[in-house]
Amino acid sequence: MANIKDVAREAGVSVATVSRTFSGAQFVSPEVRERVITIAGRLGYRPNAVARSLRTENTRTLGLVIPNVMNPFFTAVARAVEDAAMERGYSLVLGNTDEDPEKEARYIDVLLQKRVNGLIVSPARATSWHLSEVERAGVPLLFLDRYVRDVDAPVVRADGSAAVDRLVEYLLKLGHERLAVISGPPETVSGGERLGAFIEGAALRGISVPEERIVIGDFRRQSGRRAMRELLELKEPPTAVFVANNLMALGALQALEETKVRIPEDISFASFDDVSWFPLVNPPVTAIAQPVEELGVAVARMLPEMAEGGERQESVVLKAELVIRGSCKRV
Amino acid sequence: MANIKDVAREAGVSVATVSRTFSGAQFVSPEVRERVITIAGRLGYRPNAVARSLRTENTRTLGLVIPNVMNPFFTAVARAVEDAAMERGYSLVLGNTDEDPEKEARYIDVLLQKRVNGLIVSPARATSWHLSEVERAGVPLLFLDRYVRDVDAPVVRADGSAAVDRLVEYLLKLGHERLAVISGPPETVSGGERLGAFIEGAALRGISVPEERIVIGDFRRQSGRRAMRELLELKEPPTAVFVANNLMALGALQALEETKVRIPEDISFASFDDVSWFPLVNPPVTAIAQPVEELGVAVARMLPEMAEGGERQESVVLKAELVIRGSCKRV
DNA sequence: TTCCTTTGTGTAATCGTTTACAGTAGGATC
DNA sequence: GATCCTACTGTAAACGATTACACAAAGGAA
Repeated sequence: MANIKDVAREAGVSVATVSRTFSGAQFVSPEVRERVITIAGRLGYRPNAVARSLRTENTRTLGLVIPNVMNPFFTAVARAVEDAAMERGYSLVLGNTDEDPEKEARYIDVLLQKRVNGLIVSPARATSWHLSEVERAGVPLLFLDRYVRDVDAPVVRADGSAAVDRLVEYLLKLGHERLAVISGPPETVSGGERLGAFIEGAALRGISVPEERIVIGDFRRQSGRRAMRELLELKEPPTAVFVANNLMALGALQALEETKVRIPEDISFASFDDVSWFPLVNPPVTAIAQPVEELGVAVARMLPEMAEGGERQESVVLKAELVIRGSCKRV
Repeated sequence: MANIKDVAREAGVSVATVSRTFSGAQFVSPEVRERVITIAGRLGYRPNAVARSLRTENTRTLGLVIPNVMNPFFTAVARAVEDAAMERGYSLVLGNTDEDPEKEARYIDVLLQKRVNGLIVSPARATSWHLSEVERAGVPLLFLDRYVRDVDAPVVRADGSAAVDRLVEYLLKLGHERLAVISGPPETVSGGERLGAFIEGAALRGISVPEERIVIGDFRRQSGRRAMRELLELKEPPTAVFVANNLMALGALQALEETKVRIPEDISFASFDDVSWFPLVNPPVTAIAQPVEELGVAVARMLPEMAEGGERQESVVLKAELVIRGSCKRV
């Protein structure tokens, strides 16, 4: 591809003039500008962003490291972040960790090597060495949904505890006593928080959730399905089950469908994360909705600010909300 | 952040030696190598990929330009492509065009400036100037799902015509005569193909689809909802409706839910694109399934090959398949 | 006329790597 | 003892832009 020298030679000017023509801001006479632009067009010249980045120490690139885009929650934030990035002239490079700290570390390393201007991470574990590396490298960091305790960076997330507590209250009011939970990995912030809030909420009201009715999944579909089957095979199966995210909820619903267990007649069902199709299934699924849009907007607002080295951003913690539909019934 | 010179100075060697230590391949004595690595670790040195890319003319980056990640079809391919990219040491930068040729052009321009090693595009229109630019720039290009006629690049897609034809056959066999279609933009390859196959399939069997029962949407949710409402308000509403993608299907289902029109009693319903939750709604939705996985695998296989400048890849055209569930009924 | 300012342009250093080329030291070979 | 490898290491020139600095021309002010 043609480079700045080719254009300069062809147009009979210096490379400086060509550079100025394209980076704007500086004085270039209209005639020269015109000529440079036509020549550039003819040669198919396109400024080399790599060289530009090297010189200006600015890649205009952001990194987004999440467990999995296939999770509708992360799909939505990925979309929101990408929009915001594009709008301010940044590109977004994406990484799926599958909750694997190793993979997460690899992505972060690559992104640091690529000298991204900022990093948005939803870490797999509550402690993590490679995220301190980001701090050390001085790259702006933003935690999304989850965070790492010993790293000092702003967090954008929704607090689910209150909503989970309200859900427990609701289930108990409906007369349920045999509660079950399909949890995500307790070592993740969101996994631990949801499980903790559920168990404590129940305990607080005099109901204990025995170990065999706490199944730990990995936030992915298949684990939800397995977990639900496991619960159904108990000698004393639960009368109500809470699933800790949308992907596992999908799996659990499939298991229920396959085993012909009816909701809510045979079992009451509720999920963390609301998704677009929950109102459409039969019965419509009661769920805890995270303010996905608002989270995306918050990230969008903070990120460029950080990338441009503005002042330290404050964390944003929004509230998740219980949306009652038809999947829970009085026992 | 520390650079190669800092490490070289601190370790008492030349930059060449440091470079060789990190890029492997070359001879570096074990003691020196060891020393360089510890020093680098101490200084938090991380090779600058920008500089490396400039020198080697290789960014190890791929661009993926799609209409919208929120469309489950594209979410799945994005995931598959990202996996394949990561596995071979490439990063993926993502762009959502919202079916807007302007936005598409902007993304492509940025990605070319960034000197990506390859580009996967699902173009908004069947003709497009900026995609010829990619060709001219000599950047490996792969079309996904849709393509541009006058640009010579391999395509990975599923042909839906046969499946749509089978759907029409099925609907007519059930006795439907008042067919309707909620189509995507006919100027996209997939939009045109699905609409065309539907109308021709009906015509071939002696049924015509009048203009008022052909509503053109934009492949997005809201347009599906609007379109369905429009169809329901006809003096002669359809007895069966075919929606041309999953997002519009979601919208249409919402409209049906809101207006309390029952499926399949009041109207038969079928959609292009199968999604994970279609089996779970009431009744389970009859749909045409694209082999998403296989498409992803095909892209994954071809892409690195292209990026590394291997031989020209052949197009891959798979078949979509009609999955009959419970949303269509005999009139 | 002289001097200053404004506008436009060029020269060359720089960003952080890779890599061709050259050189050195030590051991093996003749 | 001369010669030739082999294994390592260093020097310096790229890669393609940006930008500080210098300078020239033109116009206005004194």
